[in-house]
Amino acid sequence: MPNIKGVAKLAGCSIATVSRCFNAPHLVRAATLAHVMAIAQQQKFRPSVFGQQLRKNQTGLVGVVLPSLANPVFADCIGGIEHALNQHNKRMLLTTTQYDSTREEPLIEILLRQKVDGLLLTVASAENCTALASLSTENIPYVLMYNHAPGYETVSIDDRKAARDAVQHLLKFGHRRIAMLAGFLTASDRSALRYQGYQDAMQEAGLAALPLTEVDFGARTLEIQLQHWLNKMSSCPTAIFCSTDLLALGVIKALRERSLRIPQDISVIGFDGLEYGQLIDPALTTISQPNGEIGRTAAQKLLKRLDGEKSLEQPLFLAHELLTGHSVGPPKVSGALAA
Amino acid sequence: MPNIKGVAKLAGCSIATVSRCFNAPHLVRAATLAHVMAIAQQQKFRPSVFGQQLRKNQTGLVGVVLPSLANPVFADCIGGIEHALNQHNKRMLLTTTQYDSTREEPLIEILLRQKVDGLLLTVASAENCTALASLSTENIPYVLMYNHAPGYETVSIDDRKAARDAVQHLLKFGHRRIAMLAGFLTASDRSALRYQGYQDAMQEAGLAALPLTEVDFGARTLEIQLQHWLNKMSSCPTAIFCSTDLLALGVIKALRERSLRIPQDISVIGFDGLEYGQLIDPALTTISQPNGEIGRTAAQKLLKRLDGEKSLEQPLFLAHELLTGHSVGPPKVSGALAA
DNA sequence: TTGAAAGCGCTACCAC
DNA sequence: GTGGTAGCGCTTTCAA
Repeated sequence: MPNIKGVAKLAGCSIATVSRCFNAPHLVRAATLAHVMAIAQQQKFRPSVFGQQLRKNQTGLVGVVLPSLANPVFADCIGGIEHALNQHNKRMLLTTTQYDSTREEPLIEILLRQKVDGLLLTVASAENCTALASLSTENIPYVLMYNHAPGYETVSIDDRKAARDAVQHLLKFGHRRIAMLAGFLTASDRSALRYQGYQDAMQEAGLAALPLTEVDFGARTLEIQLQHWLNKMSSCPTAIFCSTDLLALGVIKALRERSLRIPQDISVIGFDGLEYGQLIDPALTTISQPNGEIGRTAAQKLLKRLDGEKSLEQPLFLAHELLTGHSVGPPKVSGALAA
Repeated sequence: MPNIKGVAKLAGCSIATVSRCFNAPHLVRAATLAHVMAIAQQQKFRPSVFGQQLRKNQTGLVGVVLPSLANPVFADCIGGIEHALNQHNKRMLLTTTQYDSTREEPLIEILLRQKVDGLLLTVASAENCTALASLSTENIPYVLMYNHAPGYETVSIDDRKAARDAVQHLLKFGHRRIAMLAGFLTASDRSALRYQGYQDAMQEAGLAALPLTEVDFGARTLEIQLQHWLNKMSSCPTAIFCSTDLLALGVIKALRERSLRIPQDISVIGFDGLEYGQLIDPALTTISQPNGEIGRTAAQKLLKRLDGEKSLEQPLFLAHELLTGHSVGPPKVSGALAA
């Protein structure tokens, strides 16, 4: 790849003129412009980003830190991010923590080293993320996605309210013994909020919230917990609220393996709105979040700040929606009586 | 962020020494090193990539071009890529074409402008991708994933053979009227190979291959085709081979909506091995591809070339596997007789 | 409208 | 062991 010097020499002009042809063509005489561009084309010359970045002190790169791509929630989110970034000619440097919060800080460090212009993040817990503080110190703009944290710029749904909606949906069907299942709360501040929403709904209904069951997706804790519940039918929950669709799908599969019918024997409600939940039978009832829009909106907010707009540092909540499938029904009579 | 000059001044040494402290600490007297590093730390100085990239003429960035992230196949693949890149301290610049092959060339161009050190790509059709030619011209290393193209460096499974395996599995159950459903072949050279594999298996069994049915995921073509088949039960396929699991899942849902039982009324086999296929009931029988490994291996090959190793420009085929679910069974008797 | 030249931050070569 | 300095490719100011 030839450099600006070579083109200038061939075109018989200065490198300044070549530069202007690319960056401010209106300042160049039409004939000169055409001539230079012809040479540039023929030499396959494009201004190198190295010089540009060095001069402008920015890369046009946005760093993205997400827990994982295995969850379609984040895959969809990335779609939204990419869309927004494309429109502003920015690129995405993608990294994932694999739900290991100790990797957040080093990843952010790496991205800063790469001189990303800004960051889009989903961390385990915004309020306990020391790395975020260093971002403010370095004065590098960032927007959080899915996380909740007053005083930070965040884009998410109102997880607490959404969880409450989900549980109220179960209550409407007459459920009383409603359990909640989640991944480890330490890995997700939104899950903690969802548990609060669960507690809200239970309390409003005058019911005792059950302690949260945290399951490890890798290990067999889900199986063990289910078995534990099913062993004592009299106290077995008639409905299970899962903090994610992935978990709900796993629960449904496990229940089916035990020949339990959904929702006749037990109701299951999820959280996320994955399209895969709609492919199973019965279709999963769940809370749907606008993942693409979360990503897109967060990216747009970041882009505005990169354009010099002052940040509001206010959480932005997008609308969620109850997606009514067929995995929730009235509780089994024996369960209803026992309640 | 302070620069190397500031640190040098504060440390009372030259910028060369500061640079050495970071890049070749063994060449610096221990005391000097400690002193400089202390100042650097206190000033929060880190060598900027701008200067480094400019000098070394490389960015440590690898460009990734994929059709879409909505398909977990590619999400898993990215996981593998990220893993391999991390180990070599490289980062991923991620872009997607949204299955629009006309976006391949501009995206590659953008990534080249960003001075990525190399590229990892899945294009619609490797043999018809003019952009690849320009890569060779520019002498920038790249590895194709999922694509097939003799003479190129590719990592994939043997799609043709895998499809043949899938269809043979159906044949073993006694199916004779086996149809194949795929997305548009123009969007995926591997789908074309899968159709060849289908033809291979049919021919070996002495059966006539049916013409391929290409469906548009967005439109209702899938619904229409199914209705078309079902209207003439005597010629309705007893088994459907879908070129992707996403398609198979859609087919199963559509069949279920028509109250058809799987596999009693009709068998369905997919291709990809998505975990979501195992969450439905009956679990999807399918061909499983090692997506993470495809990504990881492709990245490793690329990294080797970046390290100066000569490329073999040979396709690498990883092993696929038949994942036996419960979506395939013997054909319905009426169907069997009619065959 | 164009050119000359400074300088962005760094690395690496050569001298000492 | 350390310092001086050229130069990577470009943008941009100033002058012509």
